[in-house]
Amino acid sequence: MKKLNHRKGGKRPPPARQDGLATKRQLLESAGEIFAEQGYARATSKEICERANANIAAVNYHFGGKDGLYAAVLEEAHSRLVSLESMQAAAQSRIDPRMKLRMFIGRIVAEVAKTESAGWELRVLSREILSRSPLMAGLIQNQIAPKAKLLRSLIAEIMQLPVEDPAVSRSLINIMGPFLMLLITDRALQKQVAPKLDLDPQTLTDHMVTYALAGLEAVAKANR
Amino acid sequence: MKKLNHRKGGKRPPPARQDGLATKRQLLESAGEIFAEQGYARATSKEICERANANIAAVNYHFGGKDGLYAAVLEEAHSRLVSLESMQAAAQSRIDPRMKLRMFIGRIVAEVAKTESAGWELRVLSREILSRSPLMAGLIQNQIAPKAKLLRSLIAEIMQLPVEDPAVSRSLINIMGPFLMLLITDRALQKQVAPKLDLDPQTLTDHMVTYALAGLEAVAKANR
DNA sequence: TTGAAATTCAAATTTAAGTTTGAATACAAT
DNA sequence: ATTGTATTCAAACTTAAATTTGAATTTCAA
Repeated sequence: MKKLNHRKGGKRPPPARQDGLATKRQLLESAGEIFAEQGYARATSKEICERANANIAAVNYHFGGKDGLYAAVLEEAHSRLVSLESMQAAAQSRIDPRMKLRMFIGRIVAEVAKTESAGWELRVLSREILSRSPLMAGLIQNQIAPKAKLLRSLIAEIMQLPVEDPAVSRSLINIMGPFLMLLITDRALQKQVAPKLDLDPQTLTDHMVTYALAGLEAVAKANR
Repeated sequence: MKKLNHRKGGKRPPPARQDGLATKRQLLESAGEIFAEQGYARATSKEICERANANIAAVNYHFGGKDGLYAAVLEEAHSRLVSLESMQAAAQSRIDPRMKLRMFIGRIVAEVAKTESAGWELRVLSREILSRSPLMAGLIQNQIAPKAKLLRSLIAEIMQLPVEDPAVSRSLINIMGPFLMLLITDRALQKQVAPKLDLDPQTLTDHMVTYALAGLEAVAKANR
C-alpha cells in the first residue's frame, strides 16, 4: 500500500522552544481542569496535552508521568487554597465565635462560587477525597485533619459543649455536607434537583450561617 | 525452554456447573461492592470476578461486557431502593409535615447506616450521580428529579413559603448535603474529620431532624 | 563558532485492561 | 446411551493508554 502525504526527506516543522516553564504551567493548568472534570482514571494525558498545546511526551518530560502530574496538581490546588496558618490565626483571635463561623463560611462560599468557570482547585481535591487514593492519606493528615480540628473547636465553643461530644462531630457534617454537595454536583444537576437556587455569595453566606447557627443551637439544647 | 507443570494430555479439573444464575447473582453482588468502592473507571473485571469466584469470561457471558454489568448494577441498586410511588403516597397523607420529614430522614439514615458492609446500592448511585455519565441523565429525570420535587414541597410546607422560593431550594441542599457526605466518604476519613461520630440510627435521626427543623425555621423567618 | 543542555516531536514500545475463542464439562431431555 | 444446550475455563486477541526513544531544534555560554 502506497503511503500518501509521506514526506520522507523533508524538514520537520521547527519545534520552537518557548522556555519550558511556560508549557509546564500550561500543562498544570489544563491538567487541573481536566482532572477536576473527569477524575484521575478517566482523564487521559492525550487530552490534557491537546488542551495545553503540548506533545504527549511533555507529561513525562516535565512531571515524570501521569502520576507525577496528578500529584503536582493536588499540591498546586492545595497551595492555592486557604492556608492552615491563616485558619489558626483566625481561630486564636478573640472575636465572637459566631462571627468566626460566618467568616469561615464566607470563605468557602467564595470558593464554591468560582466553581465551573475558574476554580478547579476545590473540585480536584473533593474528587480526590472521594476516590480514596493512596495519595490522599498524606493530604488528609497534613491539611484536612488539622483544619477539621479547628472547626470542631469552633463548633464546640458555639454549642457550649466539650469538643469530644459526638454532637459536635455530627454538626460538623451538617455544616460541611452542603458545601461538598454544591462542589461535586454540576450546575445541570443542581438545576434539576434545586431549581431557582440562588448562588449569589452574599445571599448564600447569610443563608448558610442562619441555618447553621439555628441548627447548632437546637442540637446543643437537646444535648445538655 | 521447557515448560514445567504443563500437562498436555491430562484432563482439566471439572468446571462444576452450578446453575449459572448463582454466578450471575454473585457477580452482580461483587460488582456492586467494587463499583461502589472504586467507581466505574478504577474497578476491574478481574477483581470483580475474583471476589465472585468466577472466570473473567463470565462477565461477558452473563452481561455482555463491563458496561452491561455496570448497567445491571445500577438497575439493581435502583430497584432495591425506596420507590417513587411510596414517597408519593406518603406525601399525600395528611399528617404533620414535620413528622413526614422525620420519616423521610429516618429512611435515609437507615440506608446510610448500612454503608460499608452491605448497602452498596446508595453508594453506587451517588457515585454515578457525581460522575455525570450519560447513563445517569435518564435516572435523574425519572427518579431523582420527581423525588426532589416532593421533598421541596414538603420543605416549603414546613417553612410556609412558596415552593419556588430560592430559600426552599437552598434548604434542600442543607438537608441532603450531610447525607451525601456520609455516603461517599469512607469510615477512615470520617474518623479523621469527625472522630467520635455516633452513627446509631436513632441518635442520628434525632440529631438530623432537630438540626433541620431549627435551620428551616430560622431561614423561613428571615425570608418573610 | 562551537558545544552542551534543554526542549519538542513523531514514532516505537510496553502495559494493562477488556473481549473473544474454542475446547471441556455438566445437565436435562430424548 | 445419545444428543443438545448452558456453563466454565485458560489462553489468545484487541485496544487504548502510558511510557520510552532518539533525532531535531533552540538557546545559552564559553
